Amino acid sequence: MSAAPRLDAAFAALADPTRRAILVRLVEGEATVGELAEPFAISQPAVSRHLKVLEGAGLIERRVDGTKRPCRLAPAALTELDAYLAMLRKALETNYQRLDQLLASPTFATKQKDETT
Amino acid sequence: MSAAPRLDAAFAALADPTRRAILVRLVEGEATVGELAEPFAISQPAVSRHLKVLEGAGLIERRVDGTKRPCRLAPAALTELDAYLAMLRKALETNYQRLDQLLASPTFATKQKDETT
DNA sequence: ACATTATATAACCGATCAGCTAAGCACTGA
DNA sequence: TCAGTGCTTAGCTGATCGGTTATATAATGT
Repeated sequence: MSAAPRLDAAFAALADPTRRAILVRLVEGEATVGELAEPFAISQPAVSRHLKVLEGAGLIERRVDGTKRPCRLAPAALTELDAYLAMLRKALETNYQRLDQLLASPTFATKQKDETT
Repeated sequence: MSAAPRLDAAFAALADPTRRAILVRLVEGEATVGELAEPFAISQPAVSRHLKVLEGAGLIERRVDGTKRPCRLAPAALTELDAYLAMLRKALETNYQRLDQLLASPTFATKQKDETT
């Protein structure tokens, strides 16, 4: 139906608190896998896989620097996420206005038995 | 760590394409469970549970109307989602500026080869 | 009261997920 | 060339997820 693998991956990636914490850390700037793993109670391989998920979702990018793989935030996924949420927000505003009109309408003020689409 | 159950639930809810399709349908306005289930190949109980997830995440609200439970978009979760993504976007811009400054800095310029070939 | 309609809940199943440990690269430096 | 460091990959496990069917609840219409 709605085949949007990027949105799927991005939202799924963001659903995990550890991954969100990693992103928050990256707000400060680039960091290596080891640096990212350090504050967490989980193993380094676990962090490595979280990073793979984030990269697959287009939320981070990685370079190669000797044996290190520094990570930084990536813009790729963010645009689509914003677009989707913007659509929902706009719909909410529109529907809210619609509700206001309905509540203000004389038809509603008199009686609200039947509901017409 | 970062205990943000609402964000967890909201992002997780949005990770499923069926649930996003349901939200897109709700952009048009209120709809009953049956109406929401109709376009999908999955069973009604499955849709019912998707709605429960969306409600739990604060992405939709439900009323009671006889035997029907009409659903509509809810604003609750959206604010937090926006806030989180806005933070990431801002960080991306900041880091990008930082990169620009680095590339423009004389320290960096001396290290680079001249590209006017 | 009873059948119908609208939805929710329960019990189950296969797939995916997040964690672990152990082992495997790959680059660095002596 | 060999030890060490940084990270990834491979297998295992228990938990959660999304789907199913069958059943329960609840309001409506006759």
